[in-house]
Amino acid sequence: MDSMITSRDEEMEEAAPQKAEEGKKKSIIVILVGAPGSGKSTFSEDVVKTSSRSWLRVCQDTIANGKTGTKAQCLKKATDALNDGKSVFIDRCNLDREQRSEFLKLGSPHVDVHAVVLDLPARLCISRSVKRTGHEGNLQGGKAAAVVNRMLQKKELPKLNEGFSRITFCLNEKDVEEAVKTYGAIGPLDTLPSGYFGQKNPDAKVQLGIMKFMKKVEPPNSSSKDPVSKQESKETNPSSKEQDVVAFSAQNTDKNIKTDGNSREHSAAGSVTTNDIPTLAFPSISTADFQFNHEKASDIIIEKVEEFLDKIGNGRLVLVDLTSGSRILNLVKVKAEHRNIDSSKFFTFVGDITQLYTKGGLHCNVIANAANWRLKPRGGGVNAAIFNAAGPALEISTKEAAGDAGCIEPGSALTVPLPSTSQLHKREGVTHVIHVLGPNMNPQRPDCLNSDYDKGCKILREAYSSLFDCFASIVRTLTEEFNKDPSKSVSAVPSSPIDQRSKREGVFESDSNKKYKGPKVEVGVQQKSESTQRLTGDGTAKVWGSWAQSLHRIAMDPEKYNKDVLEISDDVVVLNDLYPKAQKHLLVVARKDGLDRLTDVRVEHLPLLRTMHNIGGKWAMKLISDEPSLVFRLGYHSDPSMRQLHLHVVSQDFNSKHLKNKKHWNSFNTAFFLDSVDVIEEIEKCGKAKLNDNESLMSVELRCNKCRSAHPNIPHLKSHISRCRAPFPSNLLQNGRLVVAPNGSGAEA
DNA sequence: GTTCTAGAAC
DNA sequence: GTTCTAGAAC
Repeated sequence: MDSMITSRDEEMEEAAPQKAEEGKKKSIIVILVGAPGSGKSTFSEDVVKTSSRSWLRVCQDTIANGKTGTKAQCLKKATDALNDGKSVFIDRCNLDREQRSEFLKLGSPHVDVHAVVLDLPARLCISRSVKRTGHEGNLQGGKAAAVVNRMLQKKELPKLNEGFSRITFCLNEKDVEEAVKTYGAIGPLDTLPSGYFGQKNPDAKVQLGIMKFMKKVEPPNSSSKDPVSKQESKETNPSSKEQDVVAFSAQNTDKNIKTDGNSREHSAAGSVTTNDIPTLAFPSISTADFQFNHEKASDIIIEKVEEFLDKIGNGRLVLVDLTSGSRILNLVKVKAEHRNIDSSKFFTFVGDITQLYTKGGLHCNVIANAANWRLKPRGGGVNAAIFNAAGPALEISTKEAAGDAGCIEPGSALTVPLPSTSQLHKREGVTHVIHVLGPNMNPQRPDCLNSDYDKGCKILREAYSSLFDCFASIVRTLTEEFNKDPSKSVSAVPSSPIDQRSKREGVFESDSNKKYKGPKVEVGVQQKSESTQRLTGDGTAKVWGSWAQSLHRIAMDPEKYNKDVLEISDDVVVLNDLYPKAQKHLLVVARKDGLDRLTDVRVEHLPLLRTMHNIGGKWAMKLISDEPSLVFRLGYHSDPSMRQLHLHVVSQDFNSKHLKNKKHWNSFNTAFFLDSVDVIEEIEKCGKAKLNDNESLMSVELRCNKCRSAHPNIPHLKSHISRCRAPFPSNLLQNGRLVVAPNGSGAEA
């Protein structure tokens, strides 16, 4: 690592192609991203002209015998070409994630998926489109402006976590030229380094949406009187980072939106991604100055990464080295691919570990330092670079964290919170530095192991374990803080005024079931006047509209609805939710009259609740045995729409056309949804269930139930959850809140 | 609870 | 022009 500092600047730029592993030929699929007129066709043609590789350009505008074809045709042609060992350009706009997703699936250990983003000024694209006479897309004349503008509205810049191994941003024609050169120079056996190249902030466009949907929010008061403690807890919390974004955008909305990705000057903590994933960037330990064997070291890195990926929650690990020619980096990269390690959770990155955000567009809230045993800023390499970039604040925090000893043992690691005053924190968004000391194989340095690799490997393993343990602990803290109060980050919209409330009491209460409207005829003509007012357990009146009665009716007389119910016992009725909000969504309905909802439940109902839980769990297991990837949650709504206590047994994919709005999502994915295990525990302890404020919970922003990222609307959210591979957050993994397949694999999926 | 739809947002 | 939300009716 010591050589890292020398030629930093040129190394950050486009790197020359590097030879792939001997004899191993890798195809590349380049997904071009750009509006009409951005130059996608020209780009691919220029590369094809100069390249010694065999390329195929798949152009949707011409694929059907010279006419516009379909995405499916493009996919087919691309697949065939890749099978032939060719590399492929996908020449279509590919401006949103959805459009790209199918093509990303063509990636494999033998096929790298790259994106080249032709993000040229809209004006230029429009004028080219307008001027264009013989263009294949037949997009001419004045319409072009409207079309280009509309398409750019939908633009979602690609990100590595979609599955790309490399993304190149071109903001002007010079960038395009460079990219043509880079791609034109890749020979049949070459590969290009992974990571972001060119532009810096792939989240810019997404932010626009997020800012807009949050704009109701009042900017929090950012003038903290206690910069150390307050900033610290604020900025280590991924959710409250959003608050920073909100505050920032609320005050600078226009300016901020218009910078659209070019806001390199903005501080990382204030303007970067809103859905930051906890990320640890770490250098290879001991392989530079300490001269540890690279082959052995890369095996250990892979081994430890694999071991820890499950233990770091939704966090990511990134091995960083300064040069694209780094041997250790490439060894690890190849081995990671071989082992099929999830590339969204672990990848390699070429760049300066002290400038990953500002120069590489990669946001890492934690970085590791290949420290020396005294934890001093001296020496060269990563250690000096990090101390240098962080400023004196890191030295002070390090001293505090190290305590009296003031040094660390080989194989151990030490987490140091980085004060918000540090440049590295302000500029790069780094909140913690983890010092880690590896084994030394260099006779010139103290404590040399003299080639004793038995000992060396053991210590190196310990070093990575300690490092990843420290990171896991940071992720846990973040997750806990977030789970304690997810709404805190949200700039909660003020809860609704009284008039709205009363409206809901009367009318908004639901009845899910059209299907059950049939039987209603039997029940009587008095549909309209059927609404029931009852005193609930806590003495408040609850009016149940006529539409809210169907579960109650079924519970009272299940035989009548035989064809709709899955199971009837003395205590419960089990049925499929008529409007399932996920692939599988059952209801376990209590049959006891008078037990309308959770507020009515008391200690004497505990046996019934346990029965409901057990029967729900039994059905979940049955469904899992049919489809092991399903993961279930069992729970109650704080304030249900339907009369008669019912337990939801709902699979966590939320893949359903019936999930349509914010209320649907939030009623299953905020504290409005009370896990059955917790409800039982609470009643055992306190005699009744603790309910949560449903009104405000229904209006919190939409967050992924796995990685907790925020999304501006339901379609975006649904598109995200269909792809999100993050593990479930730790709070759900505890206490048996999730019902998963016996081997547990579902929860990871 | 869903459906319908106006109009806001993009 | 199309997408999306949210309020009203049921």
